Amino acid sequence: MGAEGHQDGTVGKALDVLDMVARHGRPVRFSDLLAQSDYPKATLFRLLQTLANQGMLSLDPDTGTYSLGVRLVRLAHAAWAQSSLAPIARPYLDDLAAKTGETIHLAQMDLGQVLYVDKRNAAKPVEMFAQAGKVGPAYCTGVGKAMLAYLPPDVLADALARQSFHRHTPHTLASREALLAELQAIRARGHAWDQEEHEAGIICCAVPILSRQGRVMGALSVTSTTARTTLDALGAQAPTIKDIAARIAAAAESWRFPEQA
Amino acid sequence: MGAEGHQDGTVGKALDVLDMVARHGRPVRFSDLLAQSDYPKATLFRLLQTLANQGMLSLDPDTGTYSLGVRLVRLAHAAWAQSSLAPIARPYLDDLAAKTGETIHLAQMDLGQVLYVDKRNAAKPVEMFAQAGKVGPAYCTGVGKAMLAYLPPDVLADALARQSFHRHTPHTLASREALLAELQAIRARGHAWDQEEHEAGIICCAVPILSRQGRVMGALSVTSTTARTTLDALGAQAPTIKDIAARIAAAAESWRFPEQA
DNA sequence: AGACTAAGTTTCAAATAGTGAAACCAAAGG
DNA sequence: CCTTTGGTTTCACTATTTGAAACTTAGTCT
Repeated sequence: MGAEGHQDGTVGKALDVLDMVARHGRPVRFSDLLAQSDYPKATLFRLLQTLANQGMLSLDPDTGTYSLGVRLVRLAHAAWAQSSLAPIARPYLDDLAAKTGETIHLAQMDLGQVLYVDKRNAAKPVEMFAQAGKVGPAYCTGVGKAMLAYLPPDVLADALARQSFHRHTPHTLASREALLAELQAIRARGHAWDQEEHEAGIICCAVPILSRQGRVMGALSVTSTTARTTLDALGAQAPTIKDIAARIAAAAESWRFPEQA
Repeated sequence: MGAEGHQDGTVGKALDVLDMVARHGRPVRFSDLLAQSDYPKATLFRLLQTLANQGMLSLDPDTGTYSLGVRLVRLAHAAWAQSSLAPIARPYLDDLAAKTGETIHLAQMDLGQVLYVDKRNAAKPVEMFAQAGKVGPAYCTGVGKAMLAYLPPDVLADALARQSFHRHTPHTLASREALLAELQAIRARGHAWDQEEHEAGIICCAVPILSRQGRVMGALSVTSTTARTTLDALGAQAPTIKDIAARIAAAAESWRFPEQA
């Protein structure tokens, strides 16, 4: 099942193949990929060859398997440093982590899904690549809902169309309608909850990071467990979280116009 | 100056453009890119549009600037986790860092350049994305030379052709001949030195990570400063480093054949 | 051995997708 | 109001991509 929506030309196909390899999570054979895609043999072959030539994939000559190439890692370094809020937000996350003592997530929107770009773990030390870069669903996470709530109508529609609405827990908002109502509530309240909607026992309070023009840049959340705290206690932190989010937004915006000479 | 060697079709061009944006390190205008590339206006425009559609670039509607997209971060997460030695090597690096108390680098080869995929800093805590993903020259770094020394002839030739041989310090091996002689010595010795060849005051001892079949998988190094230690003292660590490198290789190989049922 | 089969690679005419000069549009600037 | 600069669209031309089918290996079975 190819399952891709938009598909502009050869480049789109090539990137689709890249994703396919990424999804596998381990070196894949040509035939495995062939079975999953509905590209004809020759086409897929050439696509893989091109990507390998370009260093986006690497072909292990011994086993004949493809894996993601190192060029991606190099690009990602740049991507993370420039496109994401992470490097700007870093000191603020440290600050928030210190203040709350809880797990902090910084996320951005990626094609209707939540992409975690940085994290502070209450217990463990920072594990960047291993943690950041992960994706999760939007409709049932605090950061996801916080961002959805402030998306412009057309983008929201696109994002909603991509949600699976799988019922992870009894509390999951598993329909478009329920979610829309909740988004309304979030806008009224100014922050989003995750009331064990994704994982049992996990709760969080999330706020969007908005540009001056109201564009959604990302979201910030403080996560904890029902064993350790309550929604109300988390809610008490909301003003602090909002404040940090505002500061991150401000820092990001001022950083965007560094030229004046 | 486009400066790209191989260029297979549209995909190659698109990736070239991606690199271009990455190289800039900050959001770029269409016209800036146009000035640097020798693609015609319309072509570049369509390329950018496609990449943006695909989420590989993001176009800030307010400022009209392109930056690397979040999809890259997602891909990179997978790339780092699957294609690089880093996740496998992690515990071994921790071990080596503890034993030596010095800075540790784990690197792989990327188109003739050294790509650092993980690092342990003597002083600071782990800063993954910020440090890993960086690239450096091969001909004047310990890890670079360690890998070059064990490359098969054809790959070596390609890699050598990509070296700039810029004289960073008085000790830099700034010619193909000098480097080839050194590679010979490295093979005889079993490990590579960096005798302040890249940066004054910085020395290191590096060993290659080789597969059972002798394929170069990466390199591992212990770095220090002339102020703190000497080459000889570092050399005393060589057996330890080699041992760790061997263990990483073994771990990587056993991981590659997880199927047996 | 010889005869199958599976996996990967190459060919080649047809068709599609990419190209880029030039025209166009919009917003600044004089 | 006219011009410039920066960005987007057109459209005839062409190069690139396409994919069915033929071809190679390298195993496997008898």
